[in-house]
Amino acid sequence: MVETVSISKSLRQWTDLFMHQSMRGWNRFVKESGLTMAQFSVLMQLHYKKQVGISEVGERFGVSPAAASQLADKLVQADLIERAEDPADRRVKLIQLSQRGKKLVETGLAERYRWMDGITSSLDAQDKAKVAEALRILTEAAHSLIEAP
Amino acid sequence: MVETVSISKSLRQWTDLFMHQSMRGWNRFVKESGLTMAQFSVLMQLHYKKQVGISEVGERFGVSPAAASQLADKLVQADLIERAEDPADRRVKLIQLSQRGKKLVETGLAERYRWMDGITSSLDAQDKAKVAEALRILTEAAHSLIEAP
DNA sequence: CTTTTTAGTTAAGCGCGCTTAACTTTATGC
DNA sequence: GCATAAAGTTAAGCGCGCTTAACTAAAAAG
Repeated sequence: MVETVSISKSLRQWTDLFMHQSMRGWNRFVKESGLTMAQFSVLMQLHYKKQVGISEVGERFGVSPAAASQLADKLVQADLIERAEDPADRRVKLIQLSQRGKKLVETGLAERYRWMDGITSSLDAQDKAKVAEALRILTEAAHSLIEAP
Repeated sequence: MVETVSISKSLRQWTDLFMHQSMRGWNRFVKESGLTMAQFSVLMQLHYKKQVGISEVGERFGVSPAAASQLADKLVQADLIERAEDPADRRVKLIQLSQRGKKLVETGLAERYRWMDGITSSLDAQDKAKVAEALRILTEAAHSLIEAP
């Protein structure tokens, strides 16, 4: 055993620290936006999936379709999302981020990124290369695991 | 420029993927426990800080002392935390995790760790070493940044 | 020693999100 | 085509967490 610190332990330490720090900023940002966690989570879901139906939202958060519809209402009133009919099935109302919604999500992500950039920019070139490769390895491994459970 | 993928980008990709996956499991676990996010967050705060006063809880979540007190009540009734007088200042009621509280937090963390271990265990020895060192570098850099803003 | 400040609790009231139930509209089964 | 199912909306009602206000107990200030 050459490794003085096991990979499991180092990943846990990094994760604990990162989550602790990152969630603090995240909660603050969501609160400032005046939205509920659930509401903001819908915006994040739309950031990744572009368009989702109301039922999908409900299932994801374990609430009734009625609640999901009301949740969407709030976001439409705040001009953060838009409703659109699914041309393939006119019962389905697809929701998607509006311009304001996109901007809000990007601002939130930018805050998280700023903190991370502060860390990486404090490293020297050699460490940067090491870290970049290691993260690429981790990301790839995670992807394989998600796609082939 | 040797790096095909910049460190900023690789850190963002890993973080996006990790947060997406990890928060899904976390929300599920908190919901199953029957607790609010705020309530569970207090347990996490106690996991890291051992003992905190009621006012500290309120400040952290941006709620009134009254709300913090009521929040603590719920957790005491659920036998997840215990109240204790601060011997140095008897006005202060310190709260700390009970046995059940500790167990619940550890179970929650264990779920997150299990997913992470799944990733790391899929790597070969060489990649494990690379990743472990990179995460050590990152954690250290983050610590320096937090301690000396 | 008295006054003021601080930590926390309790009670009343309110806002808000979730649920159930009834309803509309569109799609599917036979 | 007609009946049934599915997606979403609307309304009424309820539970729950937060706030303000009044209060107790202990420490600090003077």
